[in-house]
Formats: sequence, C-alpha cells, structure tokens
Amino acid sequence: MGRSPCCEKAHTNKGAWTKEEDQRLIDYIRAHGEGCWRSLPKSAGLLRCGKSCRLRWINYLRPDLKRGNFTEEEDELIIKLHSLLGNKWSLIAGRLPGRTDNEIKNYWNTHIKRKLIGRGVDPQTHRPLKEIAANAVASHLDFRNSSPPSLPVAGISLVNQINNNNTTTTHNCATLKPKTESVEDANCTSSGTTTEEEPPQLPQRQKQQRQEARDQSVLNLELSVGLGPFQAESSRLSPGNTAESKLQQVPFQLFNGTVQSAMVAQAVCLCCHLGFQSNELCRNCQNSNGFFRYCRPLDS
DNA sequence: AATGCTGACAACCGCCAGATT
DNA sequence: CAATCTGGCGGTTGTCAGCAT
Repeated sequence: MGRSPCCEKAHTNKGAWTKEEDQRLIDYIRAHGEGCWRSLPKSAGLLRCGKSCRLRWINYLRPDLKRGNFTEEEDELIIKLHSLLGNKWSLIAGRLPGRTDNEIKNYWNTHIKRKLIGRGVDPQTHRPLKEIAANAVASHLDFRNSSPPSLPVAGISLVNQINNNNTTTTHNCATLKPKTESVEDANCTSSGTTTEEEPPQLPQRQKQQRQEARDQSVLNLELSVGLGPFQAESSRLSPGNTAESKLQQVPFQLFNGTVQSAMVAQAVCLCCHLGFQSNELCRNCQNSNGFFRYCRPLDS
C-alpha cells in the first residue's frame, strides 16, 4: 500500500541537532505549545521533519525530563514493569516520571539486559535461564493447548488452570482475571519476533494478537504501578521481596495422573509483588468492588 | 600516536491506529 | 466506506567518546 513520506526529504536536515535548531524548537513550543508536528517545522523555521521535531522535543528538550543515571530503584521498577508489560516502552515510561520511552529502551538494551543475564534471568521472558533450558527438554508436558507459564505473573494463570483442573494447591485467590496469558502475547508480539511457530492465516492471527495486546494494555493501565505514589514505600524494597524471589515450586497433576511441580510466581497482590507493600493485603490492589486484583497465598 | 573495538545513546525508519475528509 | 493524514510506537542504525592494544 505505502504512503507518502511525512515530509520532503530533499529539503530536510538529518542527523544531530544543532543548538540553534534546539533553541528554535524550544522557542516555538514555548510560544505555541505542542501539537501539529507536521506544520511545526515550517512555522518554526526549521528544515526538519515534523517527526524529527517531535522526537527531539519529547526525548531531549522537554523541560520535565530527568537527566542523569538511573537509580537502583528505577532499575528494579523497569525490570518489574517489563516483566508485566513486555517491550511496551511507552507504558513503562509512563510509570517513570521524567524518563522517556527511548531512554528506557536504550537503557534496557545496554544495561539491564546484561544485568539480568548476570543474574541468570532471561531478559525477554524473565524466567531463569536454567529453567528455559530445562523446559526445552520437558516440553512434552501436557497443558491442553494453554500457554505454559513464561512470566512471573503469567504463573498466576497456571495457578488458575490448576484450580480449574481440580488439583490441589495451597492458594486461595479472591479474583483473578482469567486472561493473564495475554501478557505473554503482548510480550512476544511486541518484540516483533516470536519463538513459537506462526500459525496460518497470519493477518487474522496478528489482528487477534494486537487486540489481545490492546486489551492487556487496558488491563495493565488499571494496575497501580508507579514510582510516584509509592516512592516512600519503595525504600522498603528488600532482596527477599523481588519478583524473582516470589518464584516457588507449585505441585500439579498431569492428565496421566502423575504429579509434577513447576516454578511459578506466588500469587501476591501486585503491590506486594512489586515490593511496594509489605505482607498485608493492600488497598492499592483492591478494585471498586472490594476484590483484590491479585491475591497471595494464605499460608505466607 | 594510530588504530580498532565497544558501549552508550541520539536519531531515523517503517509500521500502525485513530481521526478526518 | 474508502482514502488520506497525523501522531505515536518499537526496532534498528549511526555516531561518537572512551578504552585497549
């Protein structure tokens, strides 16, 4: 299909921005505000593509940007948000005031990936690297076409399935959204690469995946995750309360009757899961009906 | 001092969704 | 309802500084 370019490339500058260009852009936006990026370059006297102006403003010139190194707390929050949202950098950035999606994306690729690998955690799935290798061997497990748990939170869906299959667990969940597996979908599709075989009728499947991803985004936006309101709480972060440490062996019965166990996340309320709350059930994860979005084991 | 390598990050590109015509 | 426009997103590339050889 194709579409016309957003600007006449022959008459636009590319590459690094000069101080003068920056100043023109700042002055223009101060005077006229953001918006109408297409016409902005001409109005501001810039030989730049509107998109380029927008990116320069959002990623570099905006006055509310927080420059400087990421803190340890920000690191952990990014990791936890990524485990929930996947490569949804804009959503992650939305939870980190003063940080941009581009900045977080770069930081992820250059620092956090390595950090997680150093911890023995796969940066894409947030599963222990050892477990991934083991799963390759143990792929014969019958989950009746359901997605295997690939993320800490997705583990909850396994707990749900286990409950649905009338096998015993030590968990007692108040309310759980049954659609948690789409977290994984969002995670896989957003990266543009999938590790699983693509089914036929790709466009239809892609549409479905996008819809699921969108639904998940809506769900995720409901979650009370963010540095802001919980900043004071985050100081309570302890190594024993990390997402990784919430993994536990959960026994379940296969359809042939044998009992196996798998590493899944403990079911905890989201704030506890993210380390912003201590062990008590918290109001942050309570929805308007008085139910908790996530729960924790009664025996914890 | 010259060269090559690597990491960090700014910027670009292609695509998509929603709005508008 | 289709075509087009626009803003936005995520992946990728280009550039440069710092370091090692």
